[in-house]
Amino acid sequence: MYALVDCNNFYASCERVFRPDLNGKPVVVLSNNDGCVVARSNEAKELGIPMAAPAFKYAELFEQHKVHVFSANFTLYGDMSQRVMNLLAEYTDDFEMYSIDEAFLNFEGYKQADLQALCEEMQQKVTKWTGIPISIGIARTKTLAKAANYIAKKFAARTKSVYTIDTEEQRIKALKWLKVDGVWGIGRRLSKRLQAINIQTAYDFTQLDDEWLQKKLSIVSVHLKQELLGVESFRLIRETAKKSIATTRTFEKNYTEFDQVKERVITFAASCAEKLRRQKSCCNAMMIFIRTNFHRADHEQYNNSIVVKLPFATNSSIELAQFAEAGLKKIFKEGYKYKKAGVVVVDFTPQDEVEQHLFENSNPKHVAAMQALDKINASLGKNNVKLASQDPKKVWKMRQEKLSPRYTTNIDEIITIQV
DNA sequence: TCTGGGGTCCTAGGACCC
DNA sequence: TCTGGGGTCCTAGGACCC
Repeated sequence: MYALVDCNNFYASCERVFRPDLNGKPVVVLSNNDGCVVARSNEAKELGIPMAAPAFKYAELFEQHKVHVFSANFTLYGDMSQRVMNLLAEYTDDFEMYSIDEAFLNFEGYKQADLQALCEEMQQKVTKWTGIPISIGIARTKTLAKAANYIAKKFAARTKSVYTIDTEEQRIKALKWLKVDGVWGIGRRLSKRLQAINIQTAYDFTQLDDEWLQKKLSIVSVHLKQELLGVESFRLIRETAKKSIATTRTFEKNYTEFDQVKERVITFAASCAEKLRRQKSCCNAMMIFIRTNFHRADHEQYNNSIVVKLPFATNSSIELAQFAEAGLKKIFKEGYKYKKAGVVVVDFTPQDEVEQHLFENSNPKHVAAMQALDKINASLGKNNVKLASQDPKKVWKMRQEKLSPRYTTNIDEIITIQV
């Protein structure tokens, strides 16, 4: 049996842990640049604030209903996530951290009643010890566990946030209740197509013919159907090295000069290089993209990207910055107002398996330089040492007007309590 | 004025090989 | 008049997830 543990309204809940005065009040968390809503407390959801709502369009509503607004504080959320995951890991070794706020746990050989009881205990313990409320869905497959979790959350009062789909009766009841677009793996496009042929519920979906699914949709939908029938098709994915790494940002204002965009792109490349070194990979190619603000009809639009094949695999910030700059030169055009750019590195080789080429290779001196750079930044704080071509005057500033303290990771920002 | 960021997997079609 | 068959690899784009 699988248990899917999901933190409720995770980012909003993280903010509340250190602001208990906000319990019962509407809370939203914004994306980078305070752009749009990425997390909402139940009270905020009830006010009709949709996911991904642009913050500026809802400013009035926030004011009117005294919604507490936070800028994204990923340092805090990452640390809180670690605390939750550490507790979950005490229950089983067979464990997949699916996202920052979700994990699949594999429990073998439990009786159903025992597992339900164990998960109820886990639910209470995590909520009490970390302050983050969680919901748990239990079932034979990951997809059914997702559905069970949805039910646990939707009917929290009745389920006490833990729900098991075990018997055939429960499975069919759940699937007949679950709308097809609520199935894990069926998104907007697919559900539209399915609804057009009168497939409304997850149960309807399981009645479709395998051959038809494979031919008209894809092999994934065949697996999905199996999963909903209770036949395991998706296994736990143990922690693996990433296959692509990206750093992309929307700018706080429009950039028109090559040098401004260049500084950003070099910084993104250096950030990708750092992430590569953390997982001990080198990349063989990188993609650079730039674009204007597509929301603005009155702007001349331009977006372009380029894939740069590297002459050798590397994770040196210096080399990746050079390749990124060369790539940018090929796609940058004067006369546009740039609003967003990004660097994505792909095609990895483990760093200790990089082949030596005859003529051109990564500069071996960079290995020690990068080790030193990472070590200094780890002990003295991010970006203490950076490339000279990276924002030496600190021009770049992300908008974060409502940033909460880093309560758990910075001693100067630790919570103080008045007795 | 203002609209996020980071991933995975699958498929179709083209290029290329013998 | 008539123009094969089978395979691999790569890439772009789409769809999905949080």
